[in-house]
Amino acid sequence: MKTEEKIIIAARRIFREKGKDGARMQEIADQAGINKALLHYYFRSKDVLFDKIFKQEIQEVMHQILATISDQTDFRNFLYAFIREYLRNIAPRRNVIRFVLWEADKKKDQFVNYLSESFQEHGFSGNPIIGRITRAIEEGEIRPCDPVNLVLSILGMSIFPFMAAPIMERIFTGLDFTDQAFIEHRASEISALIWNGVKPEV
Amino acid sequence: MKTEEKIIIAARRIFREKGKDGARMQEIADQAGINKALLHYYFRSKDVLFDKIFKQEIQEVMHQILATISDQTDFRNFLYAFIREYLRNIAPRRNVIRFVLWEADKKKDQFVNYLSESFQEHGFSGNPIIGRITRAIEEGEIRPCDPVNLVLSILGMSIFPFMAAPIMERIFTGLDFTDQAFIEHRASEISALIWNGVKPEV
DNA sequence: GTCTATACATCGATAGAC
DNA sequence: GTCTATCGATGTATAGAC
Repeated sequence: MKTEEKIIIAARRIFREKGKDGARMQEIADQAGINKALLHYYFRSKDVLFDKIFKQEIQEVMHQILATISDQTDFRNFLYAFIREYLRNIAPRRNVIRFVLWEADKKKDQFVNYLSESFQEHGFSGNPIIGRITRAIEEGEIRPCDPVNLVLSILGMSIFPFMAAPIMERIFTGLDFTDQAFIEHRASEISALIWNGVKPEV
Repeated sequence: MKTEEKIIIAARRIFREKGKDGARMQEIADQAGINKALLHYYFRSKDVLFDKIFKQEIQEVMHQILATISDQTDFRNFLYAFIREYLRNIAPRRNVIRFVLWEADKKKDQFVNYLSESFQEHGFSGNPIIGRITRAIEEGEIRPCDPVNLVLSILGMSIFPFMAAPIMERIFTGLDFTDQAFIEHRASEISALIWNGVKPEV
Protein backbone atom coordinates (compact mmCIF):
# COMPACT_ATOMS: atom_id res chain seq x y z
CA MET A 1 0.00 0.00 0.00
CA LYS A 2 1.21 3.49 -0.82
CA THR A 3 2.43 5.59 2.08
CA GLU A 4 -0.06 8.38 1.48
CA GLU A 5 -2.87 5.88 1.63
CA LYS A 6 -1.60 4.41 4.87
CA ILE A 7 -1.52 7.89 6.39
CA ILE A 8 -5.06 8.67 5.30
CA ILE A 9 -6.41 5.49 6.82
CA ALA A 10 -4.58 6.02 10.09
CA ALA A 11 -5.55 9.69 10.27
CA ARG A 12 -9.20 8.88 9.73
CA ARG A 13 -9.21 6.39 12.56
CA ILE A 14 -7.53 8.74 15.02
CA PHE A 15 -9.46 11.87 14.06
CA ARG A 16 -12.81 10.10 14.20
CA GLU A 17 -12.12 8.76 17.64
CA LYS A 18 -10.34 11.66 19.32
CA GLY A 19 -11.21 14.70 17.27
CA LYS A 20 -8.74 17.22 15.93
CA ASP A 21 -7.54 18.47 19.30
CA GLY A 22 -7.23 15.04 20.85
CA ALA A 23 -5.40 13.53 17.90
CA ARG A 24 -1.61 13.32 18.02
CA MET A 25 0.58 13.40 14.93
CA GLN A 26 2.83 10.85 16.64
CA GLU A 27 -0.05 8.43 17.04
CA ILE A 28 -1.09 8.83 13.42
CA ALA A 29 2.47 8.21 12.31
CA ASP A 30 2.75 5.14 14.52
CA GLN A 31 -0.47 3.68 13.23
CA ALA A 32 0.60 4.33 9.66
CA GLY A 33 3.89 2.60 10.36
CA ILE A 34 6.04 5.65 9.61
CA ASN A 35 7.53 8.53 11.57
CA LYS A 36 6.46 12.10 12.18
CA ALA A 37 8.89 13.61 9.71
CA LEU A 38 7.44 11.64 6.84
CA LEU A 39 3.97 12.56 7.94
CA HIS A 40 4.85 16.23 7.61
CA TYR A 41 6.52 15.53 4.30
CA TYR A 42 3.23 14.32 2.82
CA PHE A 43 0.94 16.77 4.56
CA ARG A 44 2.56 20.02 5.53
CA SER A 45 0.79 20.39 8.85
CA LYS A 46 -1.83 18.97 11.14
CA ASP A 47 -4.27 21.61 9.88
CA VAL A 48 -3.79 20.55 6.29
CA LEU A 49 -4.13 16.87 7.14
CA PHE A 50 -7.23 17.46 9.20
CA ASP A 51 -8.97 19.57 6.59
CA LYS A 52 -8.32 16.89 4.01
CA ILE A 53 -9.78 14.14 6.21
CA PHE A 54 -12.70 16.29 7.30
CA LYS A 55 -13.65 17.00 3.70
CA GLN A 56 -13.24 13.39 2.63
CA GLU A 57 -15.41 12.04 5.44
CA ILE A 58 -18.26 14.36 4.57
CA GLN A 59 -18.04 13.74 0.86
CA GLU A 60 -17.96 10.00 1.27
CA VAL A 61 -20.98 9.82 3.56
CA MET A 62 -22.95 12.19 1.36
CA HIS A 63 -22.04 10.27 -1.76
CA GLN A 64 -23.17 6.99 -0.26
CA ILE A 65 -26.47 8.45 0.84
CA LEU A 66 -27.32 10.53 -2.22
CA ALA A 67 -26.51 7.67 -4.57
CA THR A 68 -29.43 5.70 -3.19
CA ILE A 69 -32.10 8.35 -3.67
CA SER A 70 -34.63 7.63 -6.36
CA ASP A 71 -37.69 9.68 -7.18
CA GLN A 72 -39.35 7.03 -9.23
CA THR A 73 -41.80 5.56 -6.74
CA ASP A 74 -44.70 6.70 -4.60
CA PHE A 75 -43.93 8.58 -1.41
CA ARG A 76 -44.39 5.67 0.96
CA ASN A 77 -41.88 3.53 -0.87
CA PHE A 78 -39.55 6.45 -1.38
CA LEU A 79 -39.62 7.10 2.34
CA TYR A 80 -38.93 3.52 3.31
CA ALA A 81 -36.20 3.01 0.74
CA PHE A 82 -34.47 6.23 1.70
CA ILE A 83 -34.51 5.56 5.42
CA ARG A 84 -33.41 1.97 4.99
CA GLU A 85 -30.44 2.94 2.84
CA TYR A 86 -29.71 5.87 5.10
CA LEU A 87 -29.46 3.66 8.15
CA ARG A 88 -27.43 1.04 6.33
CA ASN A 89 -24.92 3.74 5.50
CA ILE A 90 -24.94 5.53 8.81
CA ALA A 91 -24.90 2.55 11.15
CA PRO A 92 -21.36 1.40 10.35
CA ARG A 93 -20.16 5.00 10.48
CA ARG A 94 -21.26 6.04 13.92
CA ASN A 95 -17.84 7.47 14.65
CA VAL A 96 -17.77 9.47 11.45
CA ILE A 97 -21.11 11.10 12.13
CA ARG A 98 -20.19 11.89 15.70
CA PHE A 99 -16.85 13.28 14.61
CA VAL A 100 -18.21 15.38 11.77
CA LEU A 101 -20.96 16.86 13.88
CA TRP A 102 -18.54 17.77 16.63
CA GLU A 103 -15.97 19.33 14.35
CA ALA A 104 -18.44 20.96 11.98
CA ASP A 105 -19.29 23.53 14.61
CA LYS A 106 -15.88 25.11 14.18
CA LYS A 107 -16.00 24.83 10.40
CA LYS A 108 -19.60 25.62 9.60
CA ASP A 109 -18.99 27.30 6.28
CA GLN A 110 -16.77 24.59 4.89
CA PHE A 111 -19.22 21.96 6.05
CA VAL A 112 -22.21 23.51 4.34
CA ASN A 113 -20.15 24.05 1.19
CA TYR A 114 -19.23 20.37 1.05
CA LEU A 115 -22.89 19.47 1.41
CA SER A 116 -23.89 21.79 -1.41
CA GLU A 117 -21.16 20.37 -3.62
CA SER A 118 -22.42 16.86 -2.98
CA PHE A 119 -25.97 17.83 -3.86
CA GLN A 120 -24.83 19.39 -7.10
CA GLU A 121 -22.61 16.47 -8.07
CA HIS A 122 -25.65 14.23 -7.84
CA GLY A 123 -27.78 16.58 -9.88
CA PHE A 124 -29.92 17.89 -7.05
CA SER A 125 -30.69 21.56 -6.74
CA GLY A 126 -31.32 22.06 -3.05
CA ASN A 127 -32.22 19.37 -0.57
CA PRO A 128 -33.72 16.44 -2.49
CA ILE A 129 -35.81 15.22 0.44
CA ILE A 130 -37.48 18.59 0.89
CA GLY A 131 -38.27 18.55 -2.80
CA ARG A 132 -39.84 15.11 -2.69
CA ILE A 133 -41.95 15.97 0.35
CA THR A 134 -43.17 19.20 -1.21
CA ARG A 135 -44.24 17.31 -4.32
CA ALA A 136 -45.99 14.68 -2.24
CA ILE A 137 -48.01 17.36 -0.48
CA GLU A 138 -48.92 19.10 -3.73
CA GLU A 139 -50.09 15.88 -5.26
CA GLY A 140 -52.07 14.86 -2.22
CA GLU A 141 -49.92 11.86 -1.46
CA ILE A 142 -49.61 13.01 2.13
CA ARG A 143 -51.32 15.46 4.43
CA PRO A 144 -50.16 19.08 4.35
CA CYS A 145 -47.32 19.59 6.80
CA ASP A 146 -44.14 21.59 7.22
CA PRO A 147 -41.52 19.89 5.00
CA VAL A 148 -38.58 21.32 6.91
CA ASN A 149 -39.83 20.05 10.24
CA LEU A 150 -40.49 16.67 8.71
CA VAL A 151 -36.96 16.46 7.38
CA LEU A 152 -35.58 17.47 10.75
CA SER A 153 -37.59 14.64 12.27
CA ILE A 154 -36.42 12.07 9.77
CA LEU A 155 -32.81 13.10 10.21
CA GLY A 156 -33.08 13.07 13.99
CA MET A 157 -34.72 9.67 14.20
CA SER A 158 -32.20 8.21 11.78
CA ILE A 159 -28.95 9.82 12.84
CA PHE A 160 -29.20 10.38 16.56
CA PRO A 161 -29.65 6.85 17.89
CA PHE A 162 -26.73 5.56 15.86
CA MET A 163 -24.53 8.51 16.62
CA ALA A 164 -25.14 7.94 20.30
CA ALA A 165 -25.09 4.17 19.92
CA PRO A 166 -22.42 3.36 22.50
CA ILE A 167 -24.41 5.26 25.09
CA MET A 168 -27.83 4.05 23.99
CA GLU A 169 -26.64 0.47 24.17
CA ARG A 170 -25.85 0.98 27.83
CA ILE A 171 -29.08 2.75 28.63
CA PHE A 172 -31.24 0.21 26.80
CA THR A 173 -29.29 -2.91 27.57
CA GLY A 174 -29.67 -5.64 25.01
CA LEU A 175 -29.71 -3.38 21.98
CA ASP A 176 -27.03 -3.86 19.37
CA PHE A 177 -26.82 -1.02 16.89
CA THR A 178 -24.43 -2.92 14.67
CA ASP A 179 -26.76 -5.88 14.25
CA GLN A 180 -28.19 -5.98 10.76
CA ALA A 181 -31.56 -7.20 11.99
CA PHE A 182 -31.85 -4.29 14.40
CA ILE A 183 -30.98 -1.80 11.68
CA GLU A 184 -33.62 -3.19 9.33
CA HIS A 185 -36.16 -3.28 12.15
CA ARG A 186 -35.45 0.30 13.07
CA ALA A 187 -35.78 1.41 9.46
CA SER A 188 -39.25 -0.04 9.24
CA GLU A 189 -40.25 1.37 12.63
CA ILE A 190 -39.21 4.87 11.57
CA SER A 191 -40.93 4.55 8.22
CA ALA A 192 -44.13 3.26 9.78
CA LEU A 193 -44.20 6.02 12.37
CA ILE A 194 -43.74 8.73 9.80
CA TRP A 195 -46.10 7.24 7.26
CA ASN A 196 -48.85 6.92 9.83
CA GLY A 197 -48.13 10.48 10.83
CA VAL A 198 -48.42 11.98 7.36
CA LYS A 199 -50.60 9.65 5.30
CA PRO A 200 -53.79 11.25 3.99
CA GLU A 201 -57.03 10.89 5.93
CA VAL A 202 -59.16 8.06 4.65
CA MET B 1 -18.79 36.31 43.31
CA LYS B 2 -16.64 33.63 44.91
CA THR B 3 -13.56 32.53 43.03
CA GLU B 4 -14.61 28.91 42.79
CA GLU B 5 -17.86 29.95 41.22
CA LYS B 6 -16.10 32.14 38.69
CA ILE B 7 -13.92 29.20 37.72
CA ILE B 8 -16.88 26.87 37.28
CA ILE B 9 -18.68 29.31 35.03
CA ALA B 10 -15.61 29.93 32.91
CA ALA B 11 -14.74 26.23 32.71
CA ARG B 12 -18.24 25.35 31.58
CA ARG B 13 -18.11 27.86 28.78
CA ILE B 14 -14.74 26.71 27.51
CA PHE B 15 -15.34 22.97 27.87
CA ARG B 16 -18.72 23.16 26.16
CA GLU B 17 -17.30 24.98 23.21
CA LYS B 18 -13.93 23.30 22.74
CA GLY B 19 -14.18 19.98 24.54
CA LYS B 20 -11.69 18.65 27.05
CA ASP B 21 -8.77 18.37 24.64
CA GLY B 22 -9.36 21.72 23.02
CA ALA B 23 -9.78 23.59 26.30
CA ARG B 24 -6.79 25.41 27.77
CA MET B 25 -6.31 25.98 31.46
CA GLN B 26 -4.88 29.40 30.61
CA GLU B 27 -8.04 30.39 28.79
CA ILE B 28 -10.23 29.22 31.64
CA ALA B 29 -8.11 31.20 34.10
CA ASP B 30 -8.28 34.28 31.89
CA GLN B 31 -12.02 34.10 31.55
CA ALA B 32 -12.38 33.62 35.29
CA GLY B 33 -10.20 36.66 35.87
CA ILE B 34 -7.49 34.79 37.74
CA ASN B 35 -4.23 32.99 36.89
CA LYS B 36 -3.30 29.40 36.28
CA ALA B 37 -1.75 28.86 39.69
CA LEU B 38 -4.97 29.74 41.44
CA LEU B 39 -6.89 27.52 39.10
CA HIS B 40 -4.74 24.58 40.14
CA TYR B 41 -5.09 25.60 43.75
CA TYR B 42 -8.86 25.13 43.60
CA PHE B 43 -8.92 22.13 41.29
CA ARG B 44 -5.82 20.01 41.45
CA SER B 45 -5.68 19.20 37.75
CA LYS B 46 -7.43 19.57 34.44
CA ASP B 47 -8.79 16.05 34.83
CA VAL B 48 -10.38 16.86 38.15
CA LEU B 49 -11.86 20.09 36.87
CA PHE B 50 -13.22 18.43 33.75
CA ASP B 51 -14.82 15.54 35.60
CA LYS B 52 -16.53 17.99 37.92
CA ILE B 53 -17.94 20.03 35.05
CA PHE B 54 -18.91 16.97 33.05
CA LYS B 55 -20.87 15.57 35.96
CA GLN B 56 -22.55 18.88 36.73
CA GLU B 57 -23.66 19.44 33.16
CA ILE B 58 -25.33 16.04 32.96
CA GLN B 59 -26.99 16.32 36.33
CA GLU B 60 -28.34 19.77 35.62
CA VAL B 61 -29.87 18.88 32.28
CA MET B 62 -31.37 15.68 33.67
CA HIS B 63 -32.79 17.48 36.65
CA GLN B 64 -34.45 20.10 34.50
CA ILE B 65 -35.99 17.48 32.26
CA LEU B 66 -37.09 14.95 34.84
CA ALA B 67 -38.65 17.61 37.03
CA THR B 68 -41.25 18.28 34.34
CA ILE B 69 -42.45 14.71 33.91
CA SER B 70 -45.92 14.02 35.17
CA ASP B 71 -47.82 10.77 34.80
CA GLN B 72 -51.15 12.24 35.69
CA THR B 73 -52.68 12.77 32.26
CA ASP B 74 -53.61 10.71 29.22
CA PHE B 75 -50.84 9.70 26.86
CA ARG B 76 -51.45 12.35 24.25
CA ASN B 77 -51.14 15.16 26.74
CA PHE B 78 -48.25 13.47 28.49
CA LEU B 79 -46.46 13.24 25.17
CA TYR B 80 -47.01 16.85 24.23
CA ALA B 81 -46.13 18.20 27.66
CA PHE B 82 -42.98 16.15 27.85
CA ILE B 83 -41.72 17.11 24.41
CA ARG B 84 -42.53 20.77 24.90
CA GLU B 85 -40.66 20.93 28.19
CA TYR B 86 -37.88 18.83 26.77
CA LEU B 87 -37.33 21.25 23.90
CA ARG B 88 -37.58 24.27 26.14
CA ASN B 89 -34.78 22.83 28.21
CA ILE B 90 -32.63 21.57 25.42
CA ALA B 91 -32.89 24.47 23.02
CA PRO B 92 -30.87 26.94 25.12
CA ARG B 93 -28.33 24.22 25.89
CA ARG B 94 -27.32 23.15 22.43
CA ASN B 95 -23.67 23.42 23.36
CA VAL B 96 -24.12 21.33 26.47
CA ILE B 97 -25.80 18.50 24.60
CA ARG B 98 -23.21 18.53 21.86
CA PHE B 99 -20.42 18.61 24.40
CA VAL B 100 -21.82 15.85 26.59
CA LEU B 101 -22.48 13.57 23.66
CA TRP B 102 -18.99 14.06 22.32
CA GLU B 103 -17.24 13.52 25.62
CA ALA B 104 -19.52 10.77 26.87
CA ASP B 105 -17.99 8.36 24.39
CA LYS B 106 -14.77 8.35 26.39
CA LYS B 107 -16.59 8.18 29.73
CA LYS B 108 -19.47 5.85 28.99
CA ASP B 109 -19.68 4.27 32.42
CA GLN B 110 -19.65 7.54 34.34
CA PHE B 111 -22.23 8.95 31.98
CA VAL B 112 -24.68 6.11 32.42
CA ASN B 113 -24.14 6.19 36.18
CA TYR B 114 -25.03 9.87 36.32
CA LEU B 115 -28.19 9.16 34.36
CA SER B 116 -29.19 6.37 36.72
CA GLU B 117 -28.56 8.59 39.71
CA SER B 118 -30.78 11.27 38.24
CA PHE B 119 -33.59 8.79 37.63
CA GLN B 120 -33.39 7.55 41.20
CA GLU B 121 -33.28 11.01 42.69
CA HIS B 122 -36.56 11.77 40.98
CA GLY B 123 -38.12 8.54 42.15
CA PHE B 124 -38.07 6.74 38.82
CA SER B 125 -36.99 3.13 38.57
CA GLY B 126 -35.73 2.77 35.05
CA ASN B 127 -36.53 5.07 32.16
CA PRO B 128 -39.79 6.89 32.95
CA ILE B 129 -40.74 7.37 29.32
CA ILE B 130 -40.44 3.69 28.54
CA GLY B 131 -42.68 3.01 31.51
CA ARG B 132 -45.32 5.43 30.40
CA ILE B 133 -45.36 4.08 26.86
CA THR B 134 -45.63 0.50 28.06
CA ARG B 135 -48.60 1.43 30.22
CA ALA B 136 -50.24 3.26 27.33
CA ILE B 137 -49.96 0.18 25.16
CA GLU B 138 -51.32 -2.11 27.87
CA GLU B 139 -54.30 0.13 28.45
CA GLY B 140 -55.02 0.49 24.75
CA GLU B 141 -54.25 4.20 24.69
CA ILE B 142 -51.99 3.66 21.71
CA ARG B 143 -51.35 0.95 19.17
CA PRO B 144 -48.91 -1.82 20.07
CA CYS B 145 -45.39 -0.81 19.13
CA ASP B 146 -41.82 -1.23 20.31
CA PRO B 147 -41.38 1.20 23.25
CA VAL B 148 -37.62 1.37 22.93
CA ASN B 149 -37.76 2.28 19.27
CA LEU B 150 -40.37 4.89 20.02
CA VAL B 151 -38.20 6.46 22.70
CA LEU B 152 -35.22 6.50 20.35
CA SER B 153 -37.39 8.32 17.84
CA ILE B 154 -38.63 10.87 20.35
CA LEU B 155 -35.11 11.53 21.58
CA GLY B 156 -33.76 11.82 18.06
CA MET B 157 -36.42 14.21 16.83
CA SER B 158 -36.03 16.34 19.92
CA ILE B 159 -32.32 16.40 20.52
CA PHE B 160 -30.71 16.16 17.12
CA PRO B 161 -32.00 19.27 15.37
CA PHE B 162 -31.08 21.48 18.30
CA MET B 163 -27.74 19.84 18.86
CA ALA B 164 -26.90 20.47 15.22
CA ALA B 165 -28.64 23.84 15.22
CA PRO B 166 -25.75 25.96 13.94
CA ILE B 167 -25.44 23.66 10.97
CA MET B 168 -29.16 23.19 10.37
CA GLU B 169 -29.66 26.93 10.35
CA ARG B 170 -27.26 27.17 7.45
CA ILE B 171 -28.75 24.28 5.54
CA PHE B 172 -32.33 25.44 6.02
CA THR B 173 -31.79 29.17 5.83
CA GLY B 174 -34.34 31.19 7.69
CA LEU B 175 -34.69 28.85 10.64
CA ASP B 176 -33.85 30.17 14.08
CA PHE B 177 -33.52 27.45 16.69
CA THR B 178 -33.36 29.96 19.51
CA ASP B 179 -36.66 31.57 18.60
CA GLN B 180 -39.33 30.70 21.13
CA ALA B 181 -42.02 30.49 18.47
CA PHE B 182 -39.99 27.99 16.48
CA ILE B 183 -39.39 25.86 19.55
CA GLU B 184 -43.08 25.73 20.40
CA HIS B 185 -43.95 25.03 16.78
CA ARG B 186 -41.46 22.20 16.60
CA ALA B 187 -42.79 20.71 19.83
CA SER B 188 -46.28 20.51 18.41
CA GLU B 189 -45.03 19.15 15.08
CA ILE B 190 -43.16 16.34 16.82
CA SER B 191 -46.09 15.57 19.07
CA ALA B 192 -48.52 15.53 16.19
CA LEU B 193 -46.32 13.28 14.10
CA ILE B 194 -45.89 10.77 16.88
CA TRP B 195 -49.48 10.86 18.00
CA ASN B 196 -50.72 10.23 14.49
CA GLY B 197 -48.21 7.45 14.26
CA VAL B 198 -49.28 5.60 17.40
CA LYS B 199 -52.89 6.57 18.10
CA PRO B 200 -55.31 3.65 18.09
CA GLU B 201 -57.25 2.82 14.94
CA VAL B 202 -60.70 4.34 14.92
C1' DG C 1 11.08 9.02 0.10
C1' DT C 2 12.49 7.84 4.56
C1' DC C 3 15.02 8.19 8.50
C1' DT C 4 17.33 10.39 13.21
C1' DA C 5 17.90 14.22 15.77
C1' DT C 6 16.47 18.41 17.32
C1' DA C 7 14.50 23.06 17.36
C1' DC C 8 10.76 25.67 19.04
C1' DA C 9 6.32 26.54 21.13
C1' DT C 10 2.89 25.52 24.42
C1' DC C 11 0.66 23.31 27.98
C1' DG C 12 -0.20 21.48 32.67
C1' DA C 13 1.55 21.82 36.98
C1' DT C 14 4.44 23.51 40.98
C1' DA C 15 7.61 26.39 43.97
C1' DG C 16 7.79 30.06 46.74
C1' DA C 17 6.96 35.04 47.96
C1' DC C 18 3.32 37.91 49.76
C1' DG D 1 -5.95 32.96 48.79
C1' DT D 2 -3.49 35.07 45.23
C1' DC D 3 0.35 36.21 42.70
C1' DT D 4 5.03 35.75 39.55
C1' DA D 5 8.22 32.83 37.79
C1' DT D 6 9.58 28.62 36.13
C1' DC D 7 9.99 23.58 35.52
C1' DG D 8 9.24 19.42 32.97
C1' DA D 9 6.70 17.06 29.63
C1' DT D 10 4.80 16.90 25.26
C1' DG D 11 3.39 18.50 20.77
C1' DT D 12 4.18 20.33 16.03
C1' DA D 13 7.40 21.09 12.78
C1' DT D 14 12.02 21.18 10.49
C1' DA D 15 17.09 20.30 9.35
C1' DG D 16 19.96 17.35 7.31
C1' DA D 17 21.97 12.65 6.38
C1' DC D 18 21.03 8.68 3.55
